[in-house]
Amino acid sequence: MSAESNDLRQAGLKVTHPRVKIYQVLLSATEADHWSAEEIYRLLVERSEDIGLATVYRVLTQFEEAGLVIRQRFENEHAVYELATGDHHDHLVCSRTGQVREFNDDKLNQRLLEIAAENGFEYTGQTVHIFGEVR
Amino acid sequence: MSAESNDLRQAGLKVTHPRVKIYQVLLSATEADHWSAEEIYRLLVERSEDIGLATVYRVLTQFEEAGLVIRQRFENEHAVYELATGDHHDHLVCSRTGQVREFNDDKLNQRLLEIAAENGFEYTGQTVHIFGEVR
DNA sequence: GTGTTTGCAAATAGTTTGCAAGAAC
DNA sequence: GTTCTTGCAAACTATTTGCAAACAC
Repeated sequence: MSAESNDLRQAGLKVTHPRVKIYQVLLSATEADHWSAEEIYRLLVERSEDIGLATVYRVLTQFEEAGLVIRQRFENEHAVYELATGDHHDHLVCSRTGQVREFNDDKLNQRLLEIAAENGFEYTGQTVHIFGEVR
Repeated sequence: MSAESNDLRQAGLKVTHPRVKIYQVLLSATEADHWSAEEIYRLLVERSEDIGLATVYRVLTQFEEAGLVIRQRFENEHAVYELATGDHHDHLVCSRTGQVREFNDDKLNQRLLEIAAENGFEYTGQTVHIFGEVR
């Protein structure tokens, strides 16, 4: 049994053709790739996969609920999806090119925890987007 | 001439009834209020103002372009608008109630600048959302 | 008076849903 | 064989746009 099938099954999802293919697309993404449902759909079409757009949305939602992927929303844009690697990270986004870079900074995370505490919030999560232009 | 009219004119916008009314609604918002176009529209209807939803969207977009307001996007939701006060701030959002609290932390801002620099990005802006539950 | 703005209805973009046919186990 | 999943088309939500009438200056 393939590793992908195993991952799906472990997430409590029946192993179907669309799910495996969509999971493979996500596995093939690099740090700079943050694909929308539409883009994933187009990648599948390019690979001659006969999977409907609605299914892509449904599967991505199931993946998110199962904790396999994380849905991000940069600025105005539509949602983009990336595999949940287990370790948290935030994003640097180039305002000019849209290029994305991931980072994870302990000092930053620590300060965010403190800010939450100072304001009487029990921390549950964070979204940090730094905008800039690649030099 | 009212202060509101002045603000609009200074922003390069002709003073019209819908613009003044929408601006007044925004002025009446507290730190915890982050209203969507739809909500602003409903507030206007409650005040017996006969202003169309499309106009609310158009005016808010003009306000944003003029630097009068800032458009935010929390999580999945629609866009919300707040007056640009000049000083930057970030947001704490209660995952349970949706309640919003603003903050501005120098240490945090400093660290974000450093992270941008470390990654070869010329800093242009930031969006920080801390999620938590109000204790 | 002239150019800008508005209201309405229709269009659009992204996403979700109902349902009958098809796949997984 | 039964239950879950998929594809398609239609529905939906948030937002934008075309256009003729109304307004600001």
